[in-house]
Amino acid sequence: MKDMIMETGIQLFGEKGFKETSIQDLMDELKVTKGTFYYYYKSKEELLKDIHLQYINRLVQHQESIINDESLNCEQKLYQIIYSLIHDIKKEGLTAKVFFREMRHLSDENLDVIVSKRDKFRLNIQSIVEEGIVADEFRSDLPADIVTFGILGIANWSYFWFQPDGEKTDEQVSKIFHEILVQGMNGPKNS
Amino acid sequence: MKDMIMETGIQLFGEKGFKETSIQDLMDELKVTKGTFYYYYKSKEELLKDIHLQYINRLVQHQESIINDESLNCEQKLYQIIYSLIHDIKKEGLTAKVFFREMRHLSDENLDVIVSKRDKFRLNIQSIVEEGIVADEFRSDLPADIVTFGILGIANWSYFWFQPDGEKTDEQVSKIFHEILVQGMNGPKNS
Amino acid sequence: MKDMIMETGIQLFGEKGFKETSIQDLMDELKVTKGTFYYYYKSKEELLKDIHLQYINRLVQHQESIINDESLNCEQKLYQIIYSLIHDIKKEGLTAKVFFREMRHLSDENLDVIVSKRDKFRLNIQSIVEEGIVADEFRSDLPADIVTFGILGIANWSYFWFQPDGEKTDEQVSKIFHEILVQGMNGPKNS
Amino acid sequence: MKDMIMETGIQLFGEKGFKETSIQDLMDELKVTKGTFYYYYKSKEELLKDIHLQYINRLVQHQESIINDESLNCEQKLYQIIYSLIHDIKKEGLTAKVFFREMRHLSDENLDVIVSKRDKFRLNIQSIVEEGIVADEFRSDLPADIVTFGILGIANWSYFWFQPDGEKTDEQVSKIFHEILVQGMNGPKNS
DNA sequence: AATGAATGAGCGTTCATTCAT
DNA sequence: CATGAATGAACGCTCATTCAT
Repeated sequence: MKDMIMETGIQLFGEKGFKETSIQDLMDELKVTKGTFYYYYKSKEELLKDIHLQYINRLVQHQESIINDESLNCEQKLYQIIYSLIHDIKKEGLTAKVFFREMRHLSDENLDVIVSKRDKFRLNIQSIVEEGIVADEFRSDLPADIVTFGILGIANWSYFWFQPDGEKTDEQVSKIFHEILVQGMNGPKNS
Repeated sequence: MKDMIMETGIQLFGEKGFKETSIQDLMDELKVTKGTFYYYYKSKEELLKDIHLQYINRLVQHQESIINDESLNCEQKLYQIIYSLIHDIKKEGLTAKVFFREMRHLSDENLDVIVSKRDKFRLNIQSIVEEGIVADEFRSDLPADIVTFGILGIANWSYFWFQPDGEKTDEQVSKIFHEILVQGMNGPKNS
Repeated sequence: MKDMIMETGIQLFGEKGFKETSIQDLMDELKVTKGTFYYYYKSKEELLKDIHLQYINRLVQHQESIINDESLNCEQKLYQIIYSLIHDIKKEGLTAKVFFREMRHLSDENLDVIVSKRDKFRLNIQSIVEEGIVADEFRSDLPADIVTFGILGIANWSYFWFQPDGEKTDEQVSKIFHEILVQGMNGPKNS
Repeated sequence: MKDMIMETGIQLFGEKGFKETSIQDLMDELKVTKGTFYYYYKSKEELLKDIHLQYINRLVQHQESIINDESLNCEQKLYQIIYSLIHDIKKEGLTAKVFFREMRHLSDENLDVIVSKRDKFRLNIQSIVEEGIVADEFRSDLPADIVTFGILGIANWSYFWFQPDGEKTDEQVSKIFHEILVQGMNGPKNS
């Protein structure tokens, strides 16, 4: 039941927003009464926190499995990360929407935890960029931090437009973005 | 007074969110009473609509002045558009936040108007990309629509992290993104 | 309206208790809707605080007018104070009930103010007792603080049993208690 | 277990109040689950009733052992009763708090039983006063019923201020009150 | 043009109680 | 004996909106 509440929470928070979804809405969906919610969660915010945590944890975990794969060079790691982000939209699109949009409803205490994990995710990408520069895979005149924000922008923005059932597949889109980015960053040191 | 309400609306909706800001909050800021609001606006949503309209109108208008500037080639137009988006954060950052985040609180009727203008803005960029391909400035193997989403992603995502008072200026950031994108898209037809 | 809410609050809090009275109960009595309450008070506790403050302020004020009356000796002042407490039951009985019983629902902040005024009221009586001892009106072997608690006990307890419409009048009861106390405390120094 | 629930009930009802204490609070204290409560008590009110009954029964029982002690005269009996009330605060203070404060949460049915025992306790004191008048120990111009309320007021009020660990012992306080009362009521018939 | 009073619907949360296991 | 799950009614409070003045 706790899992079902969370699933429904992702669904409704994703579709309508956190504030716009009442506990009643949630429990109507599950055909149980409002009181039941409070048997499993001590507040609405706690549910939101759990959704955030589950999402970012899975994301970072998958990311680190990519980073630690020594058979991949930087450029390939970048592709894997972009692909994983866009691929997830199919089954995690709503969670991501909640993640990007509803973060402000977390209390400072909960926010700290989430933000530090989100930062970690970003800095992991930045590390790949930096390694790529050192390895002469990427141009060295581009600041790794700004570039990383660009990569995240391209990938994350997909959540606002990418249709898993649309004309292009997740693989195709990832490949296009990856190509632009890699070709855009390609080049010798001090070029 | 109507303008002051709108200004305050942008401020508070941007900082705290649409749902999280009450009419009372708005009018407290202006030191008048709640009733006054309804003299100028027929509902809270109308204020939100006006904020959206003002923002997207100014954006499209500026964009078209760039597009119609015949002294610029496609690549240069792209730079101008990216720069204008990032530059705006300084004085329009909150409006943009409202624009991206609070769209869902508009009724279908109002939403249609906004969405169609937002689409126009995107299609204008897409046209530049297509022109660039025809003019051999950009590779022709990249689908213009997806590329455009990438460009928008890179630029719009700045609203979530760019600090106007930070280490890098808007010009520097725009240039970095522009360079990546242009070099990434560079190349002959049928490459 | 604010006054009417307070009156009703005293009535219902006195009859049923603070926790047992809902805002709805209050407003049903006044034939207006619940929202109205929050136009005048920012919380249920604020109403309780106002009731407490009004009561203790009036009490202390009246007490001081008795204390400052130089035509009375200590014993007479004591009578006046006992009489004023018991006499008030007629029109202030419910407020007193609220005062004695519902204090614990005040937040620490509000409680501090009330408690310090309540203490002042008690210490004022204690001063009268002490003056009486110095003036040889009362025995000096009785500790003034404990005696004062006894006086307060006798008088305040009336709120739990005294019926203004009963067999004995407020004057008669006050006189009985006064006689017992004065005769009980009478005597020379070091007796 | 039933006894432990009652003990905890006295503790928490006394500290926080009946309404303010949830069954959950109670059972948390005992490290068992909420359902257990309903195995031993049929409702929250039943627990309250049991607390009341136990208290008043013990009180009356002790009182009658004092009354039936033929070695004591009226004045001495009065002392014993006052002392027993104040002495009890040490180990029964919380129960007394519950008794005086939470009576209103009993249903009429339960209330009747309690009230009639409480009245019996009071009338027993009144009988002592009356006997004392007949025996010329006390003045006959004072109405026994009102005097009794005064005695109860002095003694019961202690529950609001007396600190068992404070400056004065229960014996000292009882003696002071007893002295005042006895000297206050002393005197020949028709005085 | 602005105020002040009132409305009414909804929300997050609490909690005594029930009951199958 | 005890648990865990669920219920349902109530409560304090918020807030967009209306409207007479």
